[in-house]
Amino acid sequence: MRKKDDEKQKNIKEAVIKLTLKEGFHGTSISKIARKAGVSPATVYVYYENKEIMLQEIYLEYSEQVFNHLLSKVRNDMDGKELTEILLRSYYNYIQENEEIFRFVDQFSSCPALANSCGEKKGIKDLNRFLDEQKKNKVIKDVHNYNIIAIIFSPIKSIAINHCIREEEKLKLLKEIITVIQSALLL
Amino acid sequence: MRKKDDEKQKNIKEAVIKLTLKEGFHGTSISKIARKAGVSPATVYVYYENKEIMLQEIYLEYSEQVFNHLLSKVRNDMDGKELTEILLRSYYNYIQENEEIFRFVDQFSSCPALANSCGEKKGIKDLNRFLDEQKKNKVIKDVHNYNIIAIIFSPIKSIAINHCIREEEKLKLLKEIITVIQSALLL
Amino acid sequence: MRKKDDEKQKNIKEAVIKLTLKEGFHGTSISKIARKAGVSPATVYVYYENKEIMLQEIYLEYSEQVFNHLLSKVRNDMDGKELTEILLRSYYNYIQENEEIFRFVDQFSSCPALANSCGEKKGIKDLNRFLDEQKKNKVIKDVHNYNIIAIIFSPIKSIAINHCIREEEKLKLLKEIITVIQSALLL
Amino acid sequence: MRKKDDEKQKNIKEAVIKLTLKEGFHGTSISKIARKAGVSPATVYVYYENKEIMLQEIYLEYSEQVFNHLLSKVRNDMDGKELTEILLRSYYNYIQENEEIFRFVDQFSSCPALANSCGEKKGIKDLNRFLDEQKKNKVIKDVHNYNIIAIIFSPIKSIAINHCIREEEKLKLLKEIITVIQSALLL
DNA sequence: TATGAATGAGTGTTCATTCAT
DNA sequence: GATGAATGAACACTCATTCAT
Repeated sequence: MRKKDDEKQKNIKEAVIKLTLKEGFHGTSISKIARKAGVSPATVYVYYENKEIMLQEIYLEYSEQVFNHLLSKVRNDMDGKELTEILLRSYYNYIQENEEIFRFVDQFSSCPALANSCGEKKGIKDLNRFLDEQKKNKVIKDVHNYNIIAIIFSPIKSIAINHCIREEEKLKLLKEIITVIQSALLL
Repeated sequence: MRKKDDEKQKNIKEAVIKLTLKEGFHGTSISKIARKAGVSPATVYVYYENKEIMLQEIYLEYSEQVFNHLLSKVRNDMDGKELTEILLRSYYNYIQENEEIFRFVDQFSSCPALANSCGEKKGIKDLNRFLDEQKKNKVIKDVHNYNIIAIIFSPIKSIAINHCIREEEKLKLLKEIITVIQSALLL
Repeated sequence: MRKKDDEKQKNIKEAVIKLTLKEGFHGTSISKIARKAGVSPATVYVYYENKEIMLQEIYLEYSEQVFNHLLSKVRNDMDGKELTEILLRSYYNYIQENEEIFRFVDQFSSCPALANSCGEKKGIKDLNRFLDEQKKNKVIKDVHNYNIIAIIFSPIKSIAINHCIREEEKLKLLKEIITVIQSALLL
Repeated sequence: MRKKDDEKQKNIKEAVIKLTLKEGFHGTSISKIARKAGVSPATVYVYYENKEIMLQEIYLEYSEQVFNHLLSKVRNDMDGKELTEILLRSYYNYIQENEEIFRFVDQFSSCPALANSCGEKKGIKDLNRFLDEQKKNKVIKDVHNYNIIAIIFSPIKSIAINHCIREEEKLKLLKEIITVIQSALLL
């Protein structure tokens, strides 16, 4: 693939995410995407077999991203307190800094008609491996990974994506919830 | 003059929820709804001004329901342990028993194009009042309500709606997460 | 028929005329008419068999009106100059004072799909009789009535219904065209 | 990339005009137009942004035509009598030979909901220029152009479009009205 | 008489996709 | 590879009209 093409595909991806946020999957049509991306509707089909596959591919690509981001921030030699703090704050920051992508992925996940596979993704596998090691090292309580992930990420997400709370209020909530979660997970 | 037929409206609501789950908001068209509800497409417009208002109204009606359910299960004389256990298990059970409605509401909430109001709903107001009282009585830690709700409900939800875990496994996770959450919230 | 009913029918007629002007026959639906008239759509069918008949009846009623107006203004003992002046000015004034009705009738007449009958109306019969008498009395030239009517009314109409000319300019045009028409028709 | 097919657009235009005459703007739907033009309803939207713009564009195109026709028939060296005769007969013939287009334009003009602009068209500008010159050369009376046009064209039109008069009778009326109009306009 | 509920048939328009270039 | 033309199928919605009260 030439450079030119990559540019086009990037534009398409960005158009999909922006439009999905503004108008929902409902209002995101191929021709609108094409218009926003500056290409012809037919060109979209050069890069993706059809609309559903396009959405799935874009979703998969971006849904991995957050895990890589998180894993890049932690190290094995951190103690439990530092580890959870870093993990939680990194997750919060990721959402803030990648709001459009995050909301796209989130919206996609909540739609049973789109995201119904049980296939475990690569990113989460790495995270699980990391958590297992931490439990072995007695850094965090011996709780099922699924529960650790649930208790770590869901509350942060609900703070981060709320549009009705001001930034500074959010940071206070974040600080508080970190303490609460630490008291839940640390030995 | 004929009277409005409650049966018809009920059928429409059920059709909306079932179709939204199967096909997303995307694939839920007025004519499909009408067909499933056994009425003419035009009849839908006797009960709802347009599609968007229809979805909003159905969403609002059902999004309140869970709070009423939870509040009906708890009493002021419960101690912290009992209280959290009841709250968490009731929430889990509500999701299991009202899966379709819950997923509809959840999907709706995750769609920025649909649910973008900040207006606090009546149900959550009652819950906030209840939590304030519990904190005053030293039953639970003095943590901001927003965080309490986040840490209580989000993890339970992520267990309950997961379609890839078997029922018995879910119950084990539930039992475990209850202990974890209790250690986070109780004094 | 009771008084109440006449009121309703009057409201319907007025709604038809106002809506037709604003939105064309195209945008004038029974339910819009009913809403504007303050009755139920079904009530319209109490007074008119169906939409087409309703339009025809209203058209017929109002299309007669102008002739009665004109004939009420002229007398047999007028000389040619006075007669034409009165006729032309009365026509102009009628259009100005009954703009909505006039435009409704005009729009209806121009639509081959609606007004395609050749049946001579009563009003025009009276006018023809009057013109015949004037010709016999050598008040106006011996020209076919159809042409007299055409040359008298069409130019006036085109001045009167023009929305782009100011009132005072219209009156100047009217004064001038009266002289021109007089030089065409008077002996 | 396929090229736009002029044949298709021509078929659409013809379908619009024929249907509008038969059924009024009221009954002229995109799907009927498409069926008559032998294309898909969606194809209409390749050529026109929406229905209203489509009608406006077709109207504008054809409403100019008559002026060009008239101006092509007259020359500056004609005397007043010849000039008016040519003008009036050409107008009459144009209507007879382009009945569908003429009635379409006429119907459109009479509908306030559609034709409500005051913008002077190019065709009428040329005609005005021509009339000014004739007045300067003392060929016709010094009467406001608006009145000249009104008195020349409206009566002819009312003869030409009448469906209840036979052809030969029309020609007699035409001959007569020409004399009448000449006596009105010539010095 | 009067009405709101109900509807099959239609509206204008957009859709995802394919075709021809 | 890239594209605008083209389309059958679907969309949300409104229509004129009838029905039950």
